[in-house]
Amino acid sequence: MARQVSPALRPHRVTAADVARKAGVSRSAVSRAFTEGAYLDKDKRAHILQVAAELGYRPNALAAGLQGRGRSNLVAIMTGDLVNHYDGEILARMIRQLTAIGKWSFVLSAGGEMPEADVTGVLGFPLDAMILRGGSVPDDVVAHCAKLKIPLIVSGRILEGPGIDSVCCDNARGAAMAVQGLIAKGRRRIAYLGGQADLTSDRERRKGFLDAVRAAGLEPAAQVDGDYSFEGGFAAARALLSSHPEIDGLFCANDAMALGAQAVATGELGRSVPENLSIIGFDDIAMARWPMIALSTIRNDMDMTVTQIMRLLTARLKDPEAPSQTIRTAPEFIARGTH
Amino acid sequence: MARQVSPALRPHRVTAADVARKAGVSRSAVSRAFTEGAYLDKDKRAHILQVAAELGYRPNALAAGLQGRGRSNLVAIMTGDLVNHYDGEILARMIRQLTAIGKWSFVLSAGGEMPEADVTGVLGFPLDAMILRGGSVPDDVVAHCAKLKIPLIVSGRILEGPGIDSVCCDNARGAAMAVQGLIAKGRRRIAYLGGQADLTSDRERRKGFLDAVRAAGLEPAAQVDGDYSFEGGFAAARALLSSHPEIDGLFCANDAMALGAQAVATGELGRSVPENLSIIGFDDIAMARWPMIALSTIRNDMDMTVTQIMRLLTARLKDPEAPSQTIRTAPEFIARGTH
DNA sequence: TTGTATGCGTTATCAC
DNA sequence: GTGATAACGCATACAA
Repeated sequence: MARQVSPALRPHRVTAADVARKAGVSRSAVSRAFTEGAYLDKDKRAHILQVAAELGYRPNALAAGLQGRGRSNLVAIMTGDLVNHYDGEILARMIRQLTAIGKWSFVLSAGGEMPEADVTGVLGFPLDAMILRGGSVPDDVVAHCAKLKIPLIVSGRILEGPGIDSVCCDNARGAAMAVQGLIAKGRRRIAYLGGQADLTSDRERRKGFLDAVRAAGLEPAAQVDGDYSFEGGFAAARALLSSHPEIDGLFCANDAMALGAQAVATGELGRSVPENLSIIGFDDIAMARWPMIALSTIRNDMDMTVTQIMRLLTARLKDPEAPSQTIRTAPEFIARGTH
Repeated sequence: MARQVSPALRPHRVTAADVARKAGVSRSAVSRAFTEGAYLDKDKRAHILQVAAELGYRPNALAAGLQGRGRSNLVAIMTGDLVNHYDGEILARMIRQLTAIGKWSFVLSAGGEMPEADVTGVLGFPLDAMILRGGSVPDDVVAHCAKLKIPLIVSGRILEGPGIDSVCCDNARGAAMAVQGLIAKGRRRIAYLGGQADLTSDRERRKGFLDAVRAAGLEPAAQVDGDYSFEGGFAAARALLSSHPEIDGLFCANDAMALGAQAVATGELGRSVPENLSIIGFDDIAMARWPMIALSTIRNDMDMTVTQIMRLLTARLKDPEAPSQTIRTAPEFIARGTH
């Protein structure tokens, strides 16, 4: 009577032992064959690699990573929902850079707040580092990482703490540039269309805006919150421009909202941009360059950001005890057709 | 004389043994405390979890995954460079769905062709499955996965082979819809602005276009290749409309190119859309809905695609030997303002 | 209910 | 150069 065998949940994976058996060598030899610069007869190595290829063997990264020494080469990236171009493009670049230095990227994405369970779950892996990209993340992340001594690289906001490095655009300066751009065009009734008020990026851009407006001897015409989305910018701008038709200059906390504002202003509200309303965004997403859009904006340079993230990461891995670093990347005013 | 200790590359991570020692229990008890439904005294478990929390312990996922039974819960996603909205949004949704069913996503991204080394590298992990999203991927991937018995879910193209499931929009039908939409508006000199000619999606859309045009008793006015990017569509449309000014209808293989075409047509070339030139895209990216864009397009439904990917994935995990499935998702004509 | 012993697949150390 | 052997950290079958 045949015994009922429970189905193999995970199909058997060829192991070093299998290769060793078939190649007539020891397991260690197989291991060495895959280790750069290990002592092993040249022909023997060739033979082993040959057999391994036939069998479709490759070292199990899980088992290799379990080894005490060395690093796991695992990095977790927590990012938003990628509805805006900026996050998506920057994510792809980061992943490519990480891959280039031999790191594997676990990516977590959340619409709103990142679920705590996901965070603690991925921390089950012995990560080399964790990267936080914008958005809102539970505060516990910091505590968790600190306890596990997992380096934290934050981008899009500044976080304080041992083992935490940040890279963030100089938001206040960028906002000031936008205000100056508007004023240079003769705008005097200038409003701020913000993102979620609880995000650092919004707070800094708002403050930069207010300071610059007042430094110019003006008062802000209005301030309103959005959510960094096109739709949010659309709705917020409709409300804002309807109740304050005198506004002639609008600084938006990111490009997506600026486009939403432009859409509702030139469409429904019958304003013309830039003739009687100037709009300036923030980020300089790819779309902002498109001729039919031609959005004047503050560039939050992606390449620079990713470069700095990688620099901080490698430095931190080299010396886990080094003091925290905070990098402010320089914003740049990009004058196009909407101001 | 103090012996020079080499710096711990990876900081010591708290293990189950550490917790057991401090809690005064056995290692197995600790393990059980973290295993749902394992026999363990309620108070004892509480105590262990308490101590674990103090120490910041959590089971090492690497070691847990090494366990023979069960699955690794690791999934690799290979995707493009995320310069177009569509890939980014779909990626984020996939990741969230995967996280929801307890899978971790390794994400690989490539500008052009995915480097072979990256593919083989990530296959070092005992993946539950691998997901291919559009773009071009070395043929070896299929062979590698087959050899390792790693299920392959392909989206955006159809791939044949045991253990490979595909979900792809019915591109030909979508293209036909676009052609019919153009003809319904009285367009007769209709051209095709394609993507990379070596991609399945382009081939199918092109064929659907040609068949539909001829079925209507017409001949295609022209065909040209782009690269699925805004800039590519811009350049290709400029060449196309300059050499064939008689064209009055343009079907573009994706939305990004359609927007590029629209930009150059209404800008540089002085055409007006849709008055004397109709443009229809493919995908229905978020931007297509924006009032100032209002792109007529063929919806390649993202939610449906992700849903089907997840369905195929779970089915394949349940029965690795099941016959391959190919799902064709239904395209939908979205009439807006450019045709 | 609990502790002991074993195996997961690898790399590194150690003798030979 | 090469093969045995000990970790790595965990889950679990088995014995108590």
